[in-house]
Amino acid sequence: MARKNLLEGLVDLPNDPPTVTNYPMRGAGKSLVRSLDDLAKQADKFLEGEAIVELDPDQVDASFVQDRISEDDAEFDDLKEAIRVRGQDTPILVRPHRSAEGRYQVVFGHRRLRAARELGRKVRAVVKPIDDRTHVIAQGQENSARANLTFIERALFARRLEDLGYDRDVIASALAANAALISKMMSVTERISASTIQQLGSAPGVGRERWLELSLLVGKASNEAKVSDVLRSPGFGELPSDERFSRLYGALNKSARPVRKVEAGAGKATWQPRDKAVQAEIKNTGKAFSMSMKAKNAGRFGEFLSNRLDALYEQFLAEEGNKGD
Amino acid sequence: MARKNLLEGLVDLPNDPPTVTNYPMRGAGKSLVRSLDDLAKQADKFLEGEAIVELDPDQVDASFVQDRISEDDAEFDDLKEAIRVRGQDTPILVRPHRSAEGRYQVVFGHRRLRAARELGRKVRAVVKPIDDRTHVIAQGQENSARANLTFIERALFARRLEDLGYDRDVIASALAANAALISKMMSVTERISASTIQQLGSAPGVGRERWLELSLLVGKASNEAKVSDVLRSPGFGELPSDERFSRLYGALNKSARPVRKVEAGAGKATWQPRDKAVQAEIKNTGKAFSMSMKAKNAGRFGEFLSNRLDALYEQFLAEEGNKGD
DNA sequence: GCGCTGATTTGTCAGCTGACAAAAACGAGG
DNA sequence: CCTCGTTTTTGTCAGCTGACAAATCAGCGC
Repeated sequence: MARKNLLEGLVDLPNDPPTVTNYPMRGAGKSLVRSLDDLAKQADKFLEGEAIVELDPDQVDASFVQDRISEDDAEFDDLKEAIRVRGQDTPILVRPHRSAEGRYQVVFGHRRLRAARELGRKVRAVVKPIDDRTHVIAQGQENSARANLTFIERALFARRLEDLGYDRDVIASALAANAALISKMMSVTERISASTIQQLGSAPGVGRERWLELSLLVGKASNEAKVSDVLRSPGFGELPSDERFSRLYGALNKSARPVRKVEAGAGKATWQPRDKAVQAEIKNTGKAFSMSMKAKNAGRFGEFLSNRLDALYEQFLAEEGNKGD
Repeated sequence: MARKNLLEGLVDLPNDPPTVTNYPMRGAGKSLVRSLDDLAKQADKFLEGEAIVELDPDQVDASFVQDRISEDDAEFDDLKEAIRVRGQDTPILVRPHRSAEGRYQVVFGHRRLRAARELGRKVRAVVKPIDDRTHVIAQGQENSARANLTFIERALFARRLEDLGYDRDVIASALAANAALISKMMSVTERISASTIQQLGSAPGVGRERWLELSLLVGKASNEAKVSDVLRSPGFGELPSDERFSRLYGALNKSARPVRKVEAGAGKATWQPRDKAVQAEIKNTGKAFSMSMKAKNAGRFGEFLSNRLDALYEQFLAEEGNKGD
């Protein structure tokens, strides 16, 4: 369903609500922040009118869907300190555990739970029996609303939901995203394994387009060894996440570069005619040469080239002979 | 717009309305025939409540969009005979000619016009001033409704509308088809030129899937000569349309087979010059193309190719342009 | 500090295409 | 002639992806 439908029936909000992300945002973020604020209010509906209880944190398990790559410790420490000083304002949402009597499972509020556990306090919670589908939608929308998950964290969440068998409509609802965006997320997480993404980190400064580009590079079998090398290189894990992304991206782009003596510019040599109906990537190591083309006329132009290789080779030999060596 | 929207507000009809096609139909034709009958009624709305006049056929020009590949003479003779004996039941729809005073242009009813002309009689007509957009939608829907255009005739009609600059919504309306079907029609008529389709004929026994397959075969530059040979072979034009289609399809399918001897699976070909200083592997999926070369001269020949891509592409475009479409 | 420009992110539209379902024609066998 | 299986047509759904627009950040010049 379209996100606009999700927001149907909600009170109109004033323009310019406060930005709620903890990292710089670009793109059409204004409407994003606004609609995510709407989602937050919608998620809060789960809590409305429900009795709040205090639970022992040891009685509460995490959700069956992980939604975060790692904790931002500085931000978590701030949250913990605020709770220590002021107590816990907003309850978390939990549901009765499916199979463990007397235990609960977090729908949302994982960090507040962790903070309560570390502070040695009970956690204030609303207990609500909801099914798996409602659970993941609420969790996802709460996460989208609090708007501090990066593109790749959201993509991993989507991937986990698909691996758990949810259909695209549920996933789109859980992420407040349309089908096209979900599809792009699946492309990225199909080509880049979850473990590789984990090692790269949440990359707050990297958006969808660059993740898609990296996924095409990582997805090439010929780059597999290079990916492993970069991930295992000394000190890689200690770099900031964005820098790790850049290192890998640069390395894979660069692995075509020895060939790029002829051509300046980003990545392997490329070629494109004025009508842009062919996009070619060219690799030349001297001993081996490869060229791949895509876009509208790629197939027919390739066929055209294939049929003329004999003639072109004769011409090539003639020109080499004219160089007279 | 979806066809269902088109039919909104119309009276529900009984099941099993009479089949109206003049050739055997397969597939989901029941709903097709029913909805086309609805379209016929809708098209008749253009005629409702309008004064019928008698026009000299020599005052009436054809539509600016051709909708038929050729006339089925037997069927036309039947129509003409019926008009001769009983007169003309249903008026045709014309609009005042845009630029020629005192002349008219047919929206629909071309065959009835022709019959009247050949019988030396006036033609009964409704004259209605409508714009180009309404004109093509009415014409298209009338044609769809009378349901005697084959897939490829409808596809050509769609192609003509696109070439005339109408957007996809208008085209979908004119053909009572959804966007996906229009897109497939565009693919076929993009790859197979109108003149080639004309020579193959309306092919009443051939559906979308086979036309799509043929279009992929015809779209291969390597098959270009073969297409010309088959179209020019003695007696080809005298064959029934379906047989002409089969002949061309068989010839192209057969001519592709020798190439794939080398490699099973997704069409991978090889190439090697006489001096064997280059070994090339070529893969072409129609949408993407890749070629890799190794051996002694691979790098230098590859560089030679890379430096000539612009010129080769111009040559490729020129040759495609010479096909005349 | 401000304005401009380029780069990037995000949301979403539109087109392409594979695939599936329903219906019907055709051929073979009884 | 009837039944059954196969093949084909037609309608349409769903997913993929290119591309565009809006918004914002960063860098640079004044």
